[in-house]
Amino acid sequence: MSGSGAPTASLPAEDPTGLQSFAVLLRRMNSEFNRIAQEFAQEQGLHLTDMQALIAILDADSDPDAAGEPMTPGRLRGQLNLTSGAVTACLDRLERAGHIRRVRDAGDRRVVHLHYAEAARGLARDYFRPLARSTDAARGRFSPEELEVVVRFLAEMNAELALLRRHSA
Amino acid sequence: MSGSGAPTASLPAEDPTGLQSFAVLLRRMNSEFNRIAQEFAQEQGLHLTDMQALIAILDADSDPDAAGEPMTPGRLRGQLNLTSGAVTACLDRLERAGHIRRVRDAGDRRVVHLHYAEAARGLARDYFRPLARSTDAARGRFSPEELEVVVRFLAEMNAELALLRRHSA
DNA sequence: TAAAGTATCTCAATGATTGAGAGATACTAG
DNA sequence: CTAGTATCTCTCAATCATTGAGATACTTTA
Repeated sequence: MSGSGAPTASLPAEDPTGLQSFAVLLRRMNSEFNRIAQEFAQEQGLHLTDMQALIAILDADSDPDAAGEPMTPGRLRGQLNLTSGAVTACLDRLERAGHIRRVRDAGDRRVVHLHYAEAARGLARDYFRPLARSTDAARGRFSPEELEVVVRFLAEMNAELALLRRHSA
Repeated sequence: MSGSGAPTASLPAEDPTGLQSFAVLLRRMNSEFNRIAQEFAQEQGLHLTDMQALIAILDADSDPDAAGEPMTPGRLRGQLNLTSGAVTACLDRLERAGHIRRVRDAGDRRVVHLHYAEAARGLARDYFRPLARSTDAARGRFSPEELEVVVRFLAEMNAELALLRRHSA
C-alpha cells in the first residue's frame, strides 16, 4: 500500500463484515471458479467459451425453471456476449465433438434448438463434482438456520446483479 | 430432464438450502460477475484478460495481504493460466494504454515489477463501484449476526476452493 | 569461471472472434 | 395473395489474442 490519493484510504479492512471484506471474498471466489473452469475446459480440449455455452445449453434443456424452452443460438449470443459468427463457430465445435445436436424448431423454422448429447451430461458431471464436493464440505459446517441465511444472501445478491444488468442495458 | 442414468436423479431441487440450490445460486452469481466484467472491459476497449491482469496487479500492488511484493509477469502467468507470450502481449497492451508501468527489480534484474498508473485506479473504481453498490444493497438487508454467518460461509467456500486448486495440481 | 537454473521477451503459426452480409423463414399490411 | 419488413442463423475474409519453442539476460551453484 502506497497510501496514495484517495481520502477514503487507510481503511485496513479490519471490519470483518464490512463491504471491503465482502468485496475481497466475492472477488476471490469468482477468480477461483474461473480458474477451475478454465483448467477443466483445457483438460477436455475445450475453450472456456465452449464450456460456458455447454452449461447454458444443459441448464436450459434440463431446467424448466429457466424458460421451459431449449437454448437457441440467439439466446446464447446474448447470454455469453458473443457475436453471431462466434456463436456459430462455438456450436460447430461442440457439435463436431458430439456434445450437442442442432434441431430445427418445428414451429418457427428459422430457429435452431440446441440439445445436449448424453456425453455432455457426463462431462458436466465431471466438472461439477469437485465443485459440489467443495460446496458440500462448506455447507456441512453450518446449521440449517445459518444455511438459510446464506441462501437468502446469495439470492439477494443475484437479484441485485440482475438489476445491474438491466440498468446498464 | 430425461431422467437418465444417475440413480441420484429426480431431486427436483425443492430443498431451498440443499446442495442444488447452492450450486444454482453460486453458478448464477459467477455468470453475472463474468458478464459484467466482460461488458465493462469491452466498453473500455480492454479484453477480459487485460482486466483480470490489471486487477491482479492492483491487488498485489496495493494489498500487502497478498504477498507484500508487487506483481510480476511470472506470477501473473500462474494466476491467469496464460503462457509467457500471452502475458507479454497483455502487459504490452496495458502499458501502451498507460495503465501500468514495468520496472526492473533492483535486486534481481531478471525480474520485472508491475506497478499501476493512477489512471488504472480510476478505471478499477469505475468497475467496482456498481458491484460495490449491489453488494451493499444486499448487505443492508441483513443483521450483523447474519452478515457474520455469510462472511464465514464465503471464507469457508474459498478455503475449500483453494484446496481444490492444490489437489488438482 | 563454467554450468545450470530462472525470468522475461521474441516471433511465426494457430485459431477464436469480429462484423458485414447472404439466405431462409415469419409476420403484416395493402 | 403479394410485397415489404423483421427475425434467426449461417458464411467468410480479416483481425488479433494466444500458443510454444527458442533467444536473451541475469543469478546461483559448483
